[in-house]
Amino acid sequence: MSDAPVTLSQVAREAGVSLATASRAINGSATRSVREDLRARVLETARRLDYSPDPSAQAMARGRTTALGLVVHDIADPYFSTIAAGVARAAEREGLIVTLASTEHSPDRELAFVELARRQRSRAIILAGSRTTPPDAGAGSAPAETAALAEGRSREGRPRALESTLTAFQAAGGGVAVIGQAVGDLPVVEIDNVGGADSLARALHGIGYRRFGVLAGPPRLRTAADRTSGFLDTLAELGCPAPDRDVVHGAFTRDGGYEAMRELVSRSHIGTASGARADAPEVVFAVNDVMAVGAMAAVRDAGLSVPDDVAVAGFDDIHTLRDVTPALTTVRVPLEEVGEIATRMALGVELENVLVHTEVVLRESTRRDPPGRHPTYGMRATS
Amino acid sequence: MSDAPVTLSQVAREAGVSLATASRAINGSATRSVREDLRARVLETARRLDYSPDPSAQAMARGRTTALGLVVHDIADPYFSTIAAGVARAAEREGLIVTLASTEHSPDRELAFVELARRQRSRAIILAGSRTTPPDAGAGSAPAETAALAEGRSREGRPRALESTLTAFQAAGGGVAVIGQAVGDLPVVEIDNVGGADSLARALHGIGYRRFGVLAGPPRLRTAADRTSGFLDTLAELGCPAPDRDVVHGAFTRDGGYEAMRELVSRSHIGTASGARADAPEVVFAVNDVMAVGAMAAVRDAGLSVPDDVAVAGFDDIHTLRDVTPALTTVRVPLEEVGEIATRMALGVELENVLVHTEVVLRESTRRDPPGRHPTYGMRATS
DNA sequence: CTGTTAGCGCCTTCAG
DNA sequence: CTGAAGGCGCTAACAG
Repeated sequence: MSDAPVTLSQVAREAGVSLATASRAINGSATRSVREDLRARVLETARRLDYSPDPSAQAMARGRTTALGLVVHDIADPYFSTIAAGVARAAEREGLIVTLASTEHSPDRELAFVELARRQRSRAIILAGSRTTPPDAGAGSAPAETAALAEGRSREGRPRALESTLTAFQAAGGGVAVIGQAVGDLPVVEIDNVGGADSLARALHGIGYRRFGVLAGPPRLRTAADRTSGFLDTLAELGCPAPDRDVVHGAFTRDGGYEAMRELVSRSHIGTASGARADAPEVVFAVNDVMAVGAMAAVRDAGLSVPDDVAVAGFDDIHTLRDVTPALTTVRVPLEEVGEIATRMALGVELENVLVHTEVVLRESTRRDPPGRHPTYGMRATS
Repeated sequence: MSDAPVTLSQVAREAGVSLATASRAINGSATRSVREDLRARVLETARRLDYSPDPSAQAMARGRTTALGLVVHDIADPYFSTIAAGVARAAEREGLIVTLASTEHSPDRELAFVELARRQRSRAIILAGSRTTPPDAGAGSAPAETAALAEGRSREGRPRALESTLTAFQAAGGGVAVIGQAVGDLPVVEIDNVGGADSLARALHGIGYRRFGVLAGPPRLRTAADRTSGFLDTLAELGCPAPDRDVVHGAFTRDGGYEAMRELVSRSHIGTASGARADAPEVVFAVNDVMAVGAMAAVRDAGLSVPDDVAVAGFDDIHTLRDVTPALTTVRVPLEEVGEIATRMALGVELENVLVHTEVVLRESTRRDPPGRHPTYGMRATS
């Protein structure tokens, strides 16, 4: 029953042609042309023998694989899995195999995977997931350098190491695309985090909110920082700056949102019947949907209600989180499409950098008017 | 700036040893032993040159890759992405690269990916996602056969084709693990869907529910069918059989849950103030969390409330869906762990088939008592 | 247009 | 214990 895979030379022999001819027949060679009848014969016996080429062998001979590397922070996070779905679809269309790396938020691992992809001569590599700013953006820190050496890693700062590895990969003919925000001059599918947050602030202000809080995520995570600053800047511009007290940082996860909200609730005495402060936030912006869901849980656990005691808004519009109750106001990012675009870009199909626009979606979690029957609430407001 | 990857022979030359010695030094050969000083020298220059082996070349020489194939129905579905996270973690620990295939529910594509993995001599392959029963489990259908041929695919029925391809892969030395339910005699990480559904039925019955409905998913999907029948059988045993009318099928997705619930609501006049039927279901079991969330949205859109008008329960305990409001009663499946186990099993670390137990988690979506303050509600009931 | 011949980078018998 | 040589499956110059 066991059968060693059929090789090209077997096909060639069986078809009565040379190896080269068989190869040319099966995949049109650059300098193509094989007599029609021969080609047909080869193809036929290939099918009959159930032949299919060995990717490793092809990779060796051609000097490049058929693999597309996708590196994400955490594949279990719906943000990334949605992007991955887009990448998988586009990759299949291009006949590429996607190799997945879930770094679990470790920059070291991220770098290692990129190096692996490079070494493996992947056709292209897509980096999803926000960059982080270095802990000390200060002077050429000698201590950090020795630490890096001790770890046996690059002599440069991590971010630069990543960038230069990627650049080297690109120089060697590999395709690259980064998702989120730019890394050096590499091709990027940029997500308009600042613009989306700005629109959200305006939309919320537009429906009457005046006192805002923010669950800002990790301070050094670019995506989180951009969304936060976009929101805060607009708020200031609108004349409703959020006090520092009401901007709390936390992990970019459900639990992070939960904890941050808990902190905010106690800190600002939101809705506490006995001691609600007159200046407590009316609405809280969590910088991603997953955090927002955690935040809503915290509100509920505090015996309060969304949106009556505090409204909550998120960012991303994760499909599967779309209809939590109350339905979450958020900023829609077409994640699956982002994955597809990034793939095409990394493959050189798409040439120019793309800025993906986002769209505010107002739902019940930020409803202002007193609870009641508003079955038609939930229309979109374009940003 | 561009630098062609360093090869082993460069390292060897630089270190002043032969290629063979370098190879043996870097990866302890079977018949090992390299003089200590030489080995050190090789290792040192390898590090200095930033050498790392070319996976394709190794694959060719050794006859097997370092790749682990993971095929799922839809990577954007949290069920699969959670499993994928477990697989990714375990794979990294084993030094394997995971290649991801998202079949978008197409059995053809699934088969194609398995064949690719086999051809590529992947080290192992993990098949996640429920099998479907063939449309016609009847006699050796000639028409189906010609259709298959016309499609250029296997001569056997799809399911059998999959199984035999997998078996062949295994016979050729590849590791295999299937997640969900058994496929032939292949290693399997079986999920106790029937037992979980049974426990859920008992738990709901235990807190007083007597009239049940089921959003059953696609009839031919094994996982859905098992959960449905496990639930229904126990209900019958408990003396509260669910009428056929209250078992509605639909897609295994959020939208499927939404539509199915909408159908059920109108069909059974659940909670319709004017015409609620006395025998309308009090609680509805959606065979997975994603459907359950859709179902809750449908209930809400019908102007009804969960759990007051109808209670809703799901299955899986997707982390990110855990705290929708009201919090979802469900059956917990340790998905990430499942992914890890499957990986170890496919790699031959784990030897015996595993039956993964599930656990009922009662939360607010099936709370019976009148709404009020029950902040401590939500404890687990072990199954 | 087709066949022959080198390798691609690495592992692995075989001698030495 | 180490070095030389062959080959994995396929492609890409070269001849013919």
